[in-house]
Amino acid sequence: MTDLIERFRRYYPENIEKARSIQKKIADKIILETFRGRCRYIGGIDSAYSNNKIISAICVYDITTGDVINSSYSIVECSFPYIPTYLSFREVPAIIEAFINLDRKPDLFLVDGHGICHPRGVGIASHIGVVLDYPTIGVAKSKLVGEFSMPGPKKGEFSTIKLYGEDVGFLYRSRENVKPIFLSPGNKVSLNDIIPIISTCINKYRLPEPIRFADRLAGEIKKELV
DNA sequence: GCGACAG
DNA sequence: ATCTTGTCGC
Repeated sequence: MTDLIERFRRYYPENIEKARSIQKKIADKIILETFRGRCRYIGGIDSAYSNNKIISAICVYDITTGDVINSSYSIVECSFPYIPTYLSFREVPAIIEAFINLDRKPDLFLVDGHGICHPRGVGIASHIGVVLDYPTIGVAKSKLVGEFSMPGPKKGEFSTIKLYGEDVGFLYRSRENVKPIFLSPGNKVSLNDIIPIISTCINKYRLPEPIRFADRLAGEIKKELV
Protein backbone atom coordinates (compact mmCIF):
# COMPACT_ATOMS: atom_id res chain seq x y z
CA MET A 1 0.00 0.00 0.00
CA THR A 2 2.79 2.45 0.85
CA ASP A 3 4.60 0.97 -2.16
CA LEU A 4 1.56 1.74 -4.23
CA ILE A 5 1.49 5.38 -3.19
CA GLU A 6 5.21 5.60 -3.77
CA ARG A 7 4.94 4.21 -7.30
CA PHE A 8 1.99 6.44 -8.06
CA ARG A 9 4.01 9.53 -7.14
CA ARG A 10 7.13 8.39 -8.92
CA TYR A 11 5.15 8.07 -12.13
CA TYR A 12 3.11 11.24 -11.87
CA PRO A 13 4.54 14.38 -13.51
CA GLU A 14 4.72 17.73 -11.70
CA ASN A 15 3.84 19.40 -14.97
CA ILE A 16 2.82 18.56 -18.49
CA GLU A 17 6.33 18.99 -19.83
CA LYS A 18 7.57 16.06 -17.80
CA ALA A 19 4.78 13.72 -18.79
CA ARG A 20 6.61 12.33 -21.79
CA SER A 21 9.72 11.30 -19.86
CA ILE A 22 7.56 9.73 -17.17
CA GLN A 23 5.88 7.65 -19.82
CA LYS A 24 9.22 6.34 -20.98
CA LYS A 25 10.08 5.30 -17.44
CA ILE A 26 6.79 3.45 -17.14
CA ALA A 27 7.36 1.77 -20.49
CA ASP A 28 10.61 0.31 -19.17
CA LYS A 29 8.70 -1.36 -16.34
CA ILE A 30 6.08 -3.09 -18.43
CA ILE A 31 6.28 -6.88 -18.37
CA LEU A 32 4.67 -8.81 -21.22
CA GLU A 33 4.96 -12.35 -19.96
CA THR A 34 2.40 -15.11 -20.07
CA PHE A 35 -0.27 -14.72 -17.40
CA ARG A 36 0.03 -17.67 -15.01
CA GLY A 37 -2.44 -16.83 -12.29
CA ARG A 38 -6.05 -17.62 -11.61
CA CYS A 39 -8.45 -15.91 -13.96
CA ARG A 40 -11.79 -16.07 -12.21
CA TYR A 41 -12.30 -12.63 -10.71
CA ILE A 42 -11.89 -9.98 -13.35
CA GLY A 43 -11.97 -6.31 -12.44
CA GLY A 44 -13.36 -3.68 -14.79
CA ILE A 45 -12.28 -0.03 -14.57
CA ASP A 46 -14.07 2.92 -16.13
CA SER A 47 -14.45 6.64 -15.49
CA ALA A 48 -17.05 9.33 -15.99
CA TYR A 49 -16.80 13.11 -15.75
CA SER A 50 -18.94 15.70 -14.04
CA ASN A 51 -17.98 19.36 -14.19
CA ASN A 52 -14.32 19.26 -13.26
CA LYS A 53 -14.43 15.96 -11.42
CA ILE A 54 -13.55 12.44 -12.39
CA ILE A 55 -15.56 9.52 -11.08
CA SER A 56 -13.67 6.25 -11.37
CA ALA A 57 -15.45 2.98 -10.73
CA ILE A 58 -14.22 -0.58 -10.33
CA CYS A 59 -16.38 -3.72 -10.43
CA VAL A 60 -15.07 -7.20 -9.70
CA TYR A 61 -16.82 -9.77 -11.86
CA ASP A 62 -16.92 -13.51 -11.17
CA ILE A 63 -16.84 -15.29 -14.51
CA THR A 64 -18.20 -18.50 -12.99
CA THR A 65 -21.42 -16.92 -11.74
CA GLY A 66 -21.75 -13.75 -13.76
CA ASP A 67 -22.06 -11.70 -10.57
CA VAL A 68 -20.27 -8.58 -9.40
CA ILE A 69 -18.82 -9.61 -6.05
CA ASN A 70 -17.39 -6.25 -5.07
CA SER A 71 -17.12 -2.69 -6.30
CA SER A 72 -15.78 0.70 -5.36
CA TYR A 73 -15.37 4.20 -6.71
CA SER A 74 -13.74 7.55 -6.08
CA ILE A 75 -14.43 11.16 -6.98
CA VAL A 76 -11.39 13.31 -7.65
CA GLU A 77 -10.88 16.84 -8.95
CA CYS A 78 -9.35 16.88 -12.45
CA SER A 79 -5.66 17.76 -12.16
CA PHE A 80 -4.56 17.19 -15.75
CA PRO A 81 -6.11 18.19 -19.10
CA TYR A 82 -7.12 15.70 -21.72
CA ILE A 83 -4.35 15.44 -24.26
CA PRO A 84 -4.35 12.52 -26.71
CA THR A 85 -1.66 9.98 -25.72
CA TYR A 86 -1.56 11.43 -22.17
CA LEU A 87 -4.97 10.27 -21.04
CA SER A 88 -3.65 8.21 -18.14
CA PHE A 89 -2.34 11.23 -16.22
CA ARG A 90 -5.89 12.52 -16.12
CA GLU A 91 -7.55 9.38 -14.80
CA VAL A 92 -4.91 7.50 -12.82
CA PRO A 93 -5.25 9.51 -9.57
CA ALA A 94 -8.95 8.66 -9.32
CA ILE A 95 -8.40 5.04 -10.32
CA ILE A 96 -5.74 4.51 -7.66
CA GLU A 97 -8.07 5.89 -5.03
CA ALA A 98 -10.87 3.59 -6.20
CA PHE A 99 -8.44 0.67 -6.04
CA ILE A 100 -7.57 1.53 -2.45
CA ASN A 101 -11.29 1.61 -1.66
CA LEU A 102 -11.78 -1.84 -3.16
CA ASP A 103 -12.08 -4.59 -0.52
CA ARG A 104 -11.76 -7.67 -2.69
CA LYS A 105 -8.97 -7.46 -5.23
CA PRO A 106 -9.48 -9.30 -8.55
CA ASP A 107 -7.03 -11.55 -10.40
CA LEU A 108 -6.50 -8.96 -13.14
CA PHE A 109 -8.01 -5.77 -14.50
CA LEU A 110 -9.64 -4.73 -17.74
CA VAL A 111 -9.15 -1.01 -18.28
CA ASP A 112 -11.20 1.25 -20.50
CA GLY A 113 -8.53 2.48 -22.95
CA HIS A 114 -5.45 1.15 -24.73
CA GLY A 115 -2.50 -0.74 -23.26
CA ILE A 116 0.75 -0.96 -25.25
CA CYS A 117 -1.07 0.06 -28.42
CA HIS A 118 0.15 3.60 -27.84
CA PRO A 119 2.82 5.81 -29.51
CA ARG A 120 5.27 5.21 -26.66
CA GLY A 121 3.80 1.88 -25.55
CA VAL A 122 2.20 3.34 -22.43
CA GLY A 123 -1.56 3.52 -22.69
CA ILE A 124 -3.68 3.92 -19.57
CA ALA A 125 -3.98 0.16 -19.04
CA SER A 126 -0.19 -0.15 -18.96
CA HIS A 127 0.24 2.85 -16.69
CA ILE A 128 -2.22 1.45 -14.18
CA GLY A 129 -0.71 -2.00 -14.49
CA VAL A 130 2.74 -0.71 -13.56
CA VAL A 131 1.56 1.49 -10.70
CA LEU A 132 -0.59 -1.27 -9.21
CA ASP A 133 1.94 -3.95 -10.17
CA TYR A 134 -1.01 -5.87 -11.56
CA PRO A 135 -1.95 -7.77 -14.73
CA THR A 136 -4.02 -5.46 -16.94
CA ILE A 137 -5.55 -5.55 -20.40
CA GLY A 138 -6.55 -2.47 -22.39
CA VAL A 139 -10.04 -2.48 -23.90
CA ALA A 140 -10.68 0.54 -26.13
CA LYS A 141 -13.68 1.49 -28.21
CA SER A 142 -11.79 3.40 -30.86
CA LYS A 143 -8.42 3.78 -32.51
CA LEU A 144 -5.47 5.71 -31.11
CA VAL A 145 -2.59 4.44 -33.26
CA GLY A 146 -1.60 1.38 -35.26
CA GLU A 147 -2.26 -0.33 -38.56
CA PHE A 148 -4.80 -3.04 -39.07
CA SER A 149 -7.44 -4.53 -41.34
CA MET A 150 -11.03 -5.06 -40.30
CA PRO A 151 -11.83 -8.48 -38.82
CA GLY A 152 -14.62 -10.64 -40.23
CA PRO A 153 -18.24 -9.87 -39.24
CA LYS A 154 -18.79 -12.86 -36.97
CA LYS A 155 -18.43 -12.83 -33.21
CA GLY A 156 -14.94 -13.96 -32.21
CA GLU A 157 -13.17 -12.95 -35.42
CA PHE A 158 -10.16 -10.71 -35.04
CA SER A 159 -7.21 -9.09 -36.78
CA THR A 160 -3.80 -8.01 -35.54
CA ILE A 161 -2.84 -4.42 -34.83
CA LYS A 162 0.70 -3.47 -35.80
CA LEU A 163 2.72 -0.49 -34.67
CA TYR A 164 6.25 0.26 -35.91
CA GLY A 165 6.11 -3.16 -37.54
CA GLU A 166 5.35 -5.05 -34.36
CA ASP A 167 2.20 -6.75 -33.10
CA VAL A 168 0.73 -4.74 -30.25
CA GLY A 169 -2.87 -5.92 -30.00
CA PHE A 170 -6.04 -7.08 -31.70
CA LEU A 171 -9.16 -5.68 -33.25
CA TYR A 172 -11.74 -8.06 -31.85
CA ARG A 173 -15.30 -8.60 -33.03
CA SER A 174 -17.01 -9.14 -29.69
CA ARG A 175 -20.48 -9.21 -31.20
CA GLU A 176 -21.81 -9.93 -34.66
CA ASN A 177 -22.15 -6.95 -36.97
CA VAL A 178 -20.96 -4.53 -34.35
CA LYS A 179 -17.90 -2.30 -34.44
CA PRO A 180 -14.92 -4.28 -33.09
CA ILE A 181 -13.05 -3.39 -29.90
CA PHE A 182 -9.32 -2.69 -29.58
CA LEU A 183 -7.47 -5.03 -27.24
CA SER A 184 -3.85 -4.75 -26.13
CA PRO A 185 -1.75 -5.97 -23.21
CA GLY A 186 -1.45 -3.52 -20.36
CA ASN A 187 1.03 -5.23 -18.05
CA LYS A 188 1.93 -8.73 -16.88
CA VAL A 189 0.02 -10.49 -19.66
CA SER A 190 1.17 -11.56 -23.12
CA LEU A 191 -0.39 -10.87 -26.48
CA ASN A 192 -1.57 -14.47 -26.64
CA ASP A 193 -3.37 -14.24 -23.31
CA ILE A 194 -5.76 -11.47 -24.05
CA ILE A 195 -8.34 -12.89 -26.44
CA PRO A 196 -8.88 -16.07 -24.40
CA ILE A 197 -9.32 -13.97 -21.25
CA ILE A 198 -11.59 -11.37 -22.83
CA SER A 199 -13.80 -14.05 -24.36
CA THR A 200 -14.58 -15.42 -20.91
CA CYS A 201 -16.37 -12.25 -19.92
CA ILE A 202 -18.08 -11.18 -23.13
CA ASN A 203 -21.78 -11.98 -23.06
CA LYS A 204 -24.23 -10.50 -25.51
CA TYR A 205 -22.78 -7.02 -25.69
CA ARG A 206 -19.88 -5.29 -27.37
CA LEU A 207 -17.91 -4.60 -24.20
CA PRO A 208 -16.79 -7.20 -21.66
CA GLU A 209 -19.04 -7.45 -18.60
CA PRO A 210 -16.59 -6.09 -16.01
CA ILE A 211 -16.24 -2.86 -17.97
CA ARG A 212 -19.96 -2.58 -18.59
CA PHE A 213 -20.64 -2.85 -14.88
CA ALA A 214 -17.96 -0.30 -14.04
CA ASP A 215 -19.36 2.04 -16.68
CA ARG A 216 -22.83 1.71 -15.21
CA LEU A 217 -21.61 2.31 -11.66
CA ALA A 218 -19.66 5.42 -12.65
CA GLY A 219 -22.76 6.72 -14.39
CA GLU A 220 -24.95 6.14 -11.34
CA ILE A 221 -22.53 7.92 -9.04
CA LYS A 222 -22.42 10.78 -11.47
CA LYS A 223 -26.22 11.10 -11.34
CA GLU A 224 -26.31 11.19 -7.57
CA LEU A 225 -23.67 13.89 -7.67
CA VAL A 226 -26.14 16.56 -8.77
C1' DG B 1 2.94 22.38 -42.83
C1' DC B 2 -1.15 18.77 -42.70
C1' DG B 3 -3.81 15.23 -40.65
C1' DA B 4 -4.72 12.01 -36.61
C1' DC B 5 -5.82 12.06 -32.08
C1' DA B 6 -8.02 6.45 -26.20
C1' DG B 7 -11.38 9.05 -22.57
C1' DA C 1 -15.79 11.99 -21.89
C1' DT C 2 -20.22 15.01 -22.62
C1' DC C 3 -24.47 17.56 -24.75
C1' DT C 4 -29.31 14.70 -26.39
C1' DT C 5 -35.11 12.22 -28.98
C1' DG C 6 -36.54 9.58 -31.63
C1' DT C 7 -35.87 5.85 -34.43
C1' DC C 8 -34.24 1.90 -37.52
C1' DG C 9 -33.10 -2.92 -36.99
C1' DC C 10 -32.11 -7.57 -34.95
